[in-house]
Amino acid sequence: MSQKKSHHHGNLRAALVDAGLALVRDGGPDALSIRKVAAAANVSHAAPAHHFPTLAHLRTAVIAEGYRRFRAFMEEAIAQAPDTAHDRALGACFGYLRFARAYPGLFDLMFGTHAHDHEDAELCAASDESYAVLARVSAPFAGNDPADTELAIWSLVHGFASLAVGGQKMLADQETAEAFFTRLFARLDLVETAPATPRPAPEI
Amino acid sequence: MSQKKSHHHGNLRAALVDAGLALVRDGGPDALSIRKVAAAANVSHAAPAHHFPTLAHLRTAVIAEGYRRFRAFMEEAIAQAPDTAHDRALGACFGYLRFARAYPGLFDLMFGTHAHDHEDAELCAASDESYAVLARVSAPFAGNDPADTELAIWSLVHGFASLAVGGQKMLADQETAEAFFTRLFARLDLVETAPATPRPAPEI
DNA sequence: GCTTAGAACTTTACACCGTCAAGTTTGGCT
DNA sequence: AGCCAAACTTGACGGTGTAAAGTTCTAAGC
Repeated sequence: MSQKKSHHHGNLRAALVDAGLALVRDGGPDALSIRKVAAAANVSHAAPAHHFPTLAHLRTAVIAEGYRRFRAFMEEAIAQAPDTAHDRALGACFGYLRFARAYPGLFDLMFGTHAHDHEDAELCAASDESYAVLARVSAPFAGNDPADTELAIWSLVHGFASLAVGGQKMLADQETAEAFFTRLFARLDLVETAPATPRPAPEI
Repeated sequence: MSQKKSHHHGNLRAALVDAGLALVRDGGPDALSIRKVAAAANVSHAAPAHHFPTLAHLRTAVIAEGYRRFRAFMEEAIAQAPDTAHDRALGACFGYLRFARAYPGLFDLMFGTHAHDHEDAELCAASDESYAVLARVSAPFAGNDPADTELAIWSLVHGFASLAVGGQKMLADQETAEAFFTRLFARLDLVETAPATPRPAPEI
């Protein structure tokens, strides 16, 4: 059925994306090249063209996989956190930062301006699911404008992560970063609204 | 003296940097190429080598000029703001955002991971001066930890700007963005310490 | 079971890129 | 005047994305 097996190679597409992730991890976004992923998968330099007509398409697939791992990092950090709204939001930030630290090149590829297909269905699905995690953990803090709180947390953690990846001094280690966010969350007036009826019961 | 005039061209270095800024403005960081800036300056493809041994050196010079304009944007916005500590800090953020919106490609080049010389003296001077602006406007808010306040404001505005440049929806127009920051600054508990003696009076 | 259509892949080719290695021109200093 | 070194040109090499054409194999239809 969905065996996806190629004639000669046997599921080349996934191999190319895997090789792409390795290249980006080792050499940053600009190290991602069609010819190199082809070489890594032991196929000719033009073989990827059938799966990814253009470099932008390959980037898109790598970025989509990046968002999946990104989401996994956040979910895992949330799961590790104490079960309070405050700690879960903080946990999402921790996961965000850990991902940026674990995959700096991929992080830059995902959020930089390297040309890719923003409308790609697979990418949109993956990035929407990532953003939904942030929206979910900031939902309890609808004290002021919920969109404001969401955007504030997102900007804060994304800015910090970007500066850290960009090699700015100060952000030192992950431990220091998490301590900073803990202090900052204590400082923000995250007024926690009653869970707004934990959900109006979808009724069907 | 410091005429810098070249034999044939007459100050090629500046022309190459200018052409580089135009390329980045039009086509993003990856559009910056040695051969294209050479063509734009009507010199051979190897002419830039004497001024910029490598693409990374050209990038470094373009980025340094970017920081100078970046700082100018912030200074101008601060000058336009009412003369209160709160409004000046907010003004710096406005300038930050206006720069990112005015030069999205340059912004990404400056803060992305494209290889360049982080130790370059000219670049370090320009970026230090930019960071000093943020440090200056956040200095009055030493309510908690001064470094924390500085880093929080920096992360917040940088994250928002990065997301906006990255094409994320929502950040719509500059007006909406500035309104968001105005609300957010009102929400933060920016406790303003006594100006710590408005400056110990440099004496002299 | 054979044939055949088309997908998957290879080969070849082209334009562009960064960079190196030589030449050539030119301006300024002795 | 003569020379030298800086500024620039020319040419070449390997690497890149991508288009076009050729080859091989799979799977479906009869």
